[in-house]
Amino acid sequence: MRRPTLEAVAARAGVSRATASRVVNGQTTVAPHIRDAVLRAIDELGYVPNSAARSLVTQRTDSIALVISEPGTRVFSEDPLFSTAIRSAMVELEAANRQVVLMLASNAKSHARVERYISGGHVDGVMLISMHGADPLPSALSRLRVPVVSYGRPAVPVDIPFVDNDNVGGAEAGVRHLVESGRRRIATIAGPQDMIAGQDRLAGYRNVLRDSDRRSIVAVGDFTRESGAIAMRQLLGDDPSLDAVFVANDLMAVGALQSLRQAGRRVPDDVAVVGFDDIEAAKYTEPPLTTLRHPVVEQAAAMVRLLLGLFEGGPTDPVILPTELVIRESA
Amino acid sequence: MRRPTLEAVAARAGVSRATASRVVNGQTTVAPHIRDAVLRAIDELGYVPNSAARSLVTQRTDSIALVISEPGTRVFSEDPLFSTAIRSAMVELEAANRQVVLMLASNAKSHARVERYISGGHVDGVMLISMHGADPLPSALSRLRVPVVSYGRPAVPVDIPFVDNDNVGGAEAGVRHLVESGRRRIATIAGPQDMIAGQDRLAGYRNVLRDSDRRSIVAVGDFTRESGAIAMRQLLGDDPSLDAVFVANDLMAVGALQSLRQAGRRVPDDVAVVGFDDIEAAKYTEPPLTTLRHPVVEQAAAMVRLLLGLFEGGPTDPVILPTELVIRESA
DNA sequence: ATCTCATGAGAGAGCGCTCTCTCACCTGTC
DNA sequence: GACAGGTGAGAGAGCGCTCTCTCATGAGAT
Repeated sequence: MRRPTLEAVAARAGVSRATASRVVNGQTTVAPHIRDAVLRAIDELGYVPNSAARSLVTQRTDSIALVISEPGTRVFSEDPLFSTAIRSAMVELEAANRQVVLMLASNAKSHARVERYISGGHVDGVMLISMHGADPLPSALSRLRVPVVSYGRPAVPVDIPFVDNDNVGGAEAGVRHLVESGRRRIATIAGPQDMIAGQDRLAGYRNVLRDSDRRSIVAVGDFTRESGAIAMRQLLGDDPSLDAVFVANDLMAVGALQSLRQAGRRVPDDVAVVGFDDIEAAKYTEPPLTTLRHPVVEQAAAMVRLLLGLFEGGPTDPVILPTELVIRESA
Repeated sequence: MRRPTLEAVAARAGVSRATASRVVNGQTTVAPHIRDAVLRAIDELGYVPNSAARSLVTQRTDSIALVISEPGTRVFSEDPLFSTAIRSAMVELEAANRQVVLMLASNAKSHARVERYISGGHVDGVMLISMHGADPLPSALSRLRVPVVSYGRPAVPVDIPFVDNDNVGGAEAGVRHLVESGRRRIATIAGPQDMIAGQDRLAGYRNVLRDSDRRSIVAVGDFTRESGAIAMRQLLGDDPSLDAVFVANDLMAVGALQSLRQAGRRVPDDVAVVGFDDIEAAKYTEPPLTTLRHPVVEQAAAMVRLLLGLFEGGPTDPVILPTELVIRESA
């Protein structure tokens, strides 16, 4: 009833366990006819190596943890960037024959769980998606003796290699586009200020406004559609004469567009809108959204390569990827 | 340099390895002062049990595979139902102290990979999200000696317990709403006909039209926004006098709304639109979408409970969850 | 014909843990 | 005071595999 072991394969092929092991692991020091006999036995018995036994002796698991540290339930489910990044990372890891253990770290309890799991030697390395500054997990994990890389620059200074996109440069390009198209009163809906993407995109906005002698008008959201809608209403109340808004992500821009519609403002005639991320939905808003595209798939793949490189003592330099302005109809 | 073993803990506490093991596994047959000594040693050494060694002897891994069998790259990344279901399943599994190994099965090669992995005894059970009829994975996995449950009724008749929502009933309720509000020419944008959700929602549409003596007008999409936009244009060409459309999911409804806008049709005045799924974005379309809500979170949680129940020889009856019509402005 | 050396295969230890079996010791009973 | 019964702790096997060490064999050199 139990699954066949290497012992059984060896017995059937008439060789020792060691030789069977050599064949399974593709060593070349086995004579062809013996190799064939072993392969036949494997096939006949339906033998599959026991991973627990193997990693007990090899001290490696061929598994990678993908830890998503995000207190809000909303963002993970709703922001397609997460799933896109996860998918891309998985494809890349599968090509390297690694398994992916997905872990959510939403509160102190699950943080402890994750730490225990990671230090339990279940995985060879960790990919961390943690965006919030107050998150204790990055530093906690960096103390463990496990290779860790981060998707996005960690919000706290901690010695973890990371891959990020050029948030500041992207925001600058977006706001500059608004300036160059003649907009005078350019507001922004910023992301959460405990997140690097939130901070950096706001910094980019401020940089350009400062250089073009405009006053900054800021509302802060939390990267959800709903917060974008609320922030837009607030901005319209603060400064009814605004004629453009740079929104720190597309999800909030979707909410902002709805608020503008409800307030009777035409986009882009009355108010120009620029988003950030270029999610698929940006093509389907009314009007379609001008936004900044960044290479999520590439970023996730680069993160995987960074981690796999670490195993072989590769470089730990951060990787920064460029963004690109995609002009549609909203600005 | 190596992680401390149970042996080290036992030595430090001055007990045998067996006693240390008893403490670690919470057995009560250990005298309090000895138990304390062991716990202190564990703490001082930072001991964490080696999972490979443990599962080698216990023959269980406390891990569950979540297999997503989806050939298209798009749907996984874009449809928020996937991430919502995944998240919900994970929360439920973490509560049961199980790990989640995420696997993508997109082509024959990765199918083989998944099969090998599952039969390698890496996991105690499998949760399968496979929606396409031609998918060989459900029957392949059901042959392995591993408990398997499915998210959604498998498209091929195969003996796997599953949890699904009432697709037929939901579609009927949506179309009935259109009939009752006086619409005469009600079209549908159906989902892929090799998927159960696609088939059942179309069946629901047909049921109601038949009962109300209306002619059915059908275009078929693939559950993406883009296919919804294309299908809507096609429907308008086929029958310019249509005054309502039931769209088999919200993503396609988003695309359909864009095509209606481009064709100069007002929603709901000229054409009423009903979607399916009630994704978050449905609140932010122009106009907000009337749609059918089904309990994705609950469905995923039920799937987990079904699987965990299987381990204890629980029931294998399918679970069907109800849907609910959410009326907004599009119909 | 003897010796050297490369080559292929087996023996066996050991990875870290669980769990059964065994045994020592203590309490209570007649 | 002898014995039964119960309780707590240790000894040791074994889970399935890898990998080093050892050894047998045969080809080539002298």
